Amino acid sequence: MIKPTELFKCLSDETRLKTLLLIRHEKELCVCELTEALQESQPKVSRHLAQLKSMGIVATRRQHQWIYYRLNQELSDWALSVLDVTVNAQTNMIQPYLDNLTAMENRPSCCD
Amino acid sequence: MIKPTELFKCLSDETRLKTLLLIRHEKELCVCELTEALQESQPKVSRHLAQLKSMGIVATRRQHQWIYYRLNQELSDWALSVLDVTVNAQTNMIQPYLDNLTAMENRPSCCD
DNA sequence: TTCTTATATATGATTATCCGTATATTCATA
DNA sequence: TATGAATATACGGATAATCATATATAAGAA
Repeated sequence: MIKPTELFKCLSDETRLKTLLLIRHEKELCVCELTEALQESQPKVSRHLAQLKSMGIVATRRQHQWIYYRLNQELSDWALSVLDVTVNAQTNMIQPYLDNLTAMENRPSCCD
Repeated sequence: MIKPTELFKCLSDETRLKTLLLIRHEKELCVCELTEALQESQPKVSRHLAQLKSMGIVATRRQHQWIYYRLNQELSDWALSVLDVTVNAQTNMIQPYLDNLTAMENRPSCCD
């Protein structure tokens, strides 16, 4: 089980926090969707995702050439609570990034 | 109001997290009590407390030669929720440090 | 004033974190 | 098998975090 300080370290970076809140909201997102939503470089997004995965916070599945990231099912309740409390207090924090997602052209469909 | 990533960075260090959980549990603690409870050097404890204070997470009052630290009254609800969720999930995490407090000799009384 | 105790801060060294850039890998398709 | 798109990783540099040690400050007691 992840240590509190390890989870908090993951949440202490803007890119990783936004990523997690977006994934929690959208259930599942691939790297190119996150890259577009956050308007960040692909290697930067990918590096942070790898870190979240290595900590057991997210899990992946491959669908064709896309890798979809979701919250790890085995994530402890208290870690989920921390995410929930945060997103509830900052409801409009991720809105601009959701807007970027909506406006994204050629967005891959998760059920291809 | 403190930004989520700023709060999480404060919580991502073992010394600061333990300090906050102890303060939340005991309402108020001075530096020498925390030094004894955590078994850490005085400058180390003091430095982390200064950081927590500069972020508006804790506040202080002087009582004779002791400086007592408590949670800042104006700390936002979501920040308190994060602390609560964490301490509830890790109930026995701070127990050894509370034991150190109980065993402390010449412990200052907060109402002198 | 001098001494002691509690606390804060400055300094320098070590380590960790984060990023941009370049490159590798993997899969699908022609 | 060659090409392109999506993703991952390696490398080097810049910045930030943390610590131990030494020293400064502030209050109370002698």
